[in-house]
Amino acid sequence: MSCASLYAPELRARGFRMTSQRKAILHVLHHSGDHLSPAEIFERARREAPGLTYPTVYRTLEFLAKNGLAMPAHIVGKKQLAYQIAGESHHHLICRSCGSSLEVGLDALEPAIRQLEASSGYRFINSHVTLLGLCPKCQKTAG
Amino acid sequence: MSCASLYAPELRARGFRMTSQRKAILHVLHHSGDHLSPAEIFERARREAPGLTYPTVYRTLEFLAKNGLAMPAHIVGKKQLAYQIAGESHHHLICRSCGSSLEVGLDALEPAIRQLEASSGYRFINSHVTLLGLCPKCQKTAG
DNA sequence: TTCCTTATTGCAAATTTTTGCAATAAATTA
DNA sequence: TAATTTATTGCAAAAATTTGCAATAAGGAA
Ligand SMILES: [Mn+2]
Ligand SMILES: [Mn+2]
Ligand SMILES: [Zn+2]
Ligand SMILES: [Zn+2]
Repeated sequence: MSCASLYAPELRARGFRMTSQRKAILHVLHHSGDHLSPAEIFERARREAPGLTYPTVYRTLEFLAKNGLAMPAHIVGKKQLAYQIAGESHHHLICRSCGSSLEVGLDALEPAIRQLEASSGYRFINSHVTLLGLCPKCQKTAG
Repeated sequence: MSCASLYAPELRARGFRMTSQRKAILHVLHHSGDHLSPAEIFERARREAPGLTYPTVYRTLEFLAKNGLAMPAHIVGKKQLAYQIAGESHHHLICRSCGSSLEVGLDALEPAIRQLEASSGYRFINSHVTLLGLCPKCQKTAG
């Protein structure tokens, strides 16, 4: 619950408001740390924010992503777009054949991303890249 | 139309079938080259495959992605997941604030990706990375 | 060509996600 | 604290996406 006060100043500084619904959702994301689907987030967050509705969950997640507080990710296997609290950034390797996935640290892509920042002018903080490929097993099985 | 015969052997070799629906959808993706939404693909492909339905479009796009013939991508602004024919691979830079986007060549991330292949055992062909960040304009406006 | 096998499709219904708009409540000001 | 502004929410309905299952048709065998 108090973890929401961590994010409130940042939101207010940008002219946004810290509502009970946003507190609840941030609380869920913050303490889970994992990737959660909108449905999972709805179920957990409604405990703290009883009147919570689905439209609010979807709008809030999009809002948090747009403001860099949450990261959207496609997790193969789960059909739904999942969200995760921003913070310890990392990337995902997913096998497009069997769905097996691997999480890798920033280091792997960091140098290339820094270089992209320099050449493009864009800045990527907390980037959350998903690479689709073939795992070792599936490389042998087929192609 | 004849472009589908380009993909047929690959599918048959894996035990799949080349249907009129798949031909039509591959045709659309192949000749557009651009990212298309399921709705756009449905509208265009139904011209060649009259009885085409939405469930088939969705299932086919997922099928093509899984088999490396099409690449899914989240295009900011458009809410829907878009698909593009596999081939000339590239990456996307998207501003999470204003939605402006930039397409960059493989070179940018290529070295890092090759290194990831070596360390993880995964192989990434036709990778299609979307980096979410802040464009130069939006960096000044806020943060 | 005709006959099989079964991968793939269409249909109908369920589920998920988005949208418009009036009601609500967070933050600022007096 | 009370009043004011407007960002945000809930509700109801629309739109997009997924699913189960029986009917269809692609590809191989005879
Ligand atoms: Mn992640
Ligand atoms: Mn692309
Ligand atoms: Zn695999
Ligand atoms: Zn921007």
